[in-house]
Amino acid sequence: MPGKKKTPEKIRVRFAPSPTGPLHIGGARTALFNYLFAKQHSGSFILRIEDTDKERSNQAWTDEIIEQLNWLGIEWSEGPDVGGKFGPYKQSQRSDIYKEYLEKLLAEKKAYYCFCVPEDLEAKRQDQISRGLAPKYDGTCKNLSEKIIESNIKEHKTSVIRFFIHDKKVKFHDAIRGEIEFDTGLLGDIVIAKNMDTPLFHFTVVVDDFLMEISHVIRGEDHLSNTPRQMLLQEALGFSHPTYAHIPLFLNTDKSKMSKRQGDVALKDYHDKGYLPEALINFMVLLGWNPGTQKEIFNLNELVKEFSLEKVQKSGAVFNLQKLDYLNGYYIREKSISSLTKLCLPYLQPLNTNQYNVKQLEKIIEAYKARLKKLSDIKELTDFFFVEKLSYDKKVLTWKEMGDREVKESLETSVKILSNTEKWDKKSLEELLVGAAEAFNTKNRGYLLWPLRVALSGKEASASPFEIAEILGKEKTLQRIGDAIDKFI
RNA sequence: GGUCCCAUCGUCUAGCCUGGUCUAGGACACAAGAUUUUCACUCUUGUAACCCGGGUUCAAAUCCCGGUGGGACCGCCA
Repeated sequence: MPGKKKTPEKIRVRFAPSPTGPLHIGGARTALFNYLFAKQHSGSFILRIEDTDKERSNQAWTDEIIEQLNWLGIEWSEGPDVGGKFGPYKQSQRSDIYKEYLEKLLAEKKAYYCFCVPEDLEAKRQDQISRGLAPKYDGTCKNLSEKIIESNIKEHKTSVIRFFIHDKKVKFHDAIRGEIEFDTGLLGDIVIAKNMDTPLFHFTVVVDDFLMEISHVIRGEDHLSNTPRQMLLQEALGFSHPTYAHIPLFLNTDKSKMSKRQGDVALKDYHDKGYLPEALINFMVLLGWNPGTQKEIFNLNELVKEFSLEKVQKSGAVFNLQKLDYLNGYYIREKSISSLTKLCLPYLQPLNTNQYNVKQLEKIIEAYKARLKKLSDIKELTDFFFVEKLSYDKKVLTWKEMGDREVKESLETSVKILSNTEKWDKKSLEELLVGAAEAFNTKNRGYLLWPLRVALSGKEASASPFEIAEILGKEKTLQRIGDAIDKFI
């Protein structure tokens, strides 16, 4: 192989959620962007669980995160469930690794023990804020003598480990935002571990990203101001810097960071309501990214080809449910009837769906497919198919200026026509009824069709009477019209 | 309060780097119309935006400066 050029850096990215709650919709998009970026560069996408906070972390949430990511169709090549050569992929299982680097920092005097008590720290912080200063650690324990440290440790005084933050201008190139500069002099010395066995976020992130050979850190904008601290840590440990890319946040309607206070934030909430993964993916990617063409409908494979970090937006995006609904409706209409029926079935509970066979159920779904924004809409739309006796106001039966006598007459006409036919499919029924309707009132078909449709559905808005009658069958159809006529006696 | 980031229709955005082709394009939503017994789908049309002020220039949405506004972060959470 002659003249082989230097191999470019292998792209390795990660999604690193902490399992302290359900997968956040913003987290899902971060995972998606990482996945797309990795895939299109033939790189690796890694799932790492950041469960250093023992109190708040829970295996159940790890399971939930994995389940939801799988549901979306985002796949990783290394992670706690699939393993990989840079494992383990749960930080709680990497204590020994962290300890080694912690000891190194301590030995090199780049980190130090701090014996300040939290109450005092909090009081100082409040004082700094009230005086209009940037709250930061005042350095009380910065220059403690070896002797004092030793005796404090011997006395089992509670301590934490802090990292020296030096005065420095930290500059870096963010793949989305360009050049960014921070003055670390404004930062206080950060706590990197509660003790030797309990390292904290900034520290574990830096160690793991290095050891797992992460090339690009793609994360939420809320981490932008964490970046200089982590870069200083990288320098202290002799690590190289990964490339950073901070993606914009999802916003509430009032433009604040999307939070639980206003609506659903968990991906599962959307899953449960009957949003399709393809719709969610298409929606999430469009919130903050645009290919620069007029194309707006994308599947995962197309996104892998077309996505680019450079085209990611800098400003936050309001999470606009209406567009999600539109996209979801679109993808619902794209589904095959058999798969859509299977998807809808759970949402029909506890209605008695057993009274219909699969073919009939598919007809119901077919008739309502275009009206669905989300799968859970199906129940309210089609419940009338599953009840014995309809309950509705008799006024609904009236079309335009019809009087009671005319409505009754209209319904009786329908009975007469339908009783005399055996061809009970929607096409034949339509031909039959449209002809009859035009004969019944030459001005408008509604005089016959509206009362009939309401008699069958009990609703002002529904599918056509032909479709409903076909599914209901002749017997139930005639019975429902009879019930409607009874309202006028 | 400090630091950092951001700023085009109600919302998501194209255009900005490489000023003129921008009387600013698309999508959702909204409105009207067509179709229809109704709703939905579909189709047609419409309403609607360059945060403000200065500067550079023959020319600025686009470049520069300053305001203003919004957001994020400032933890022994991540």
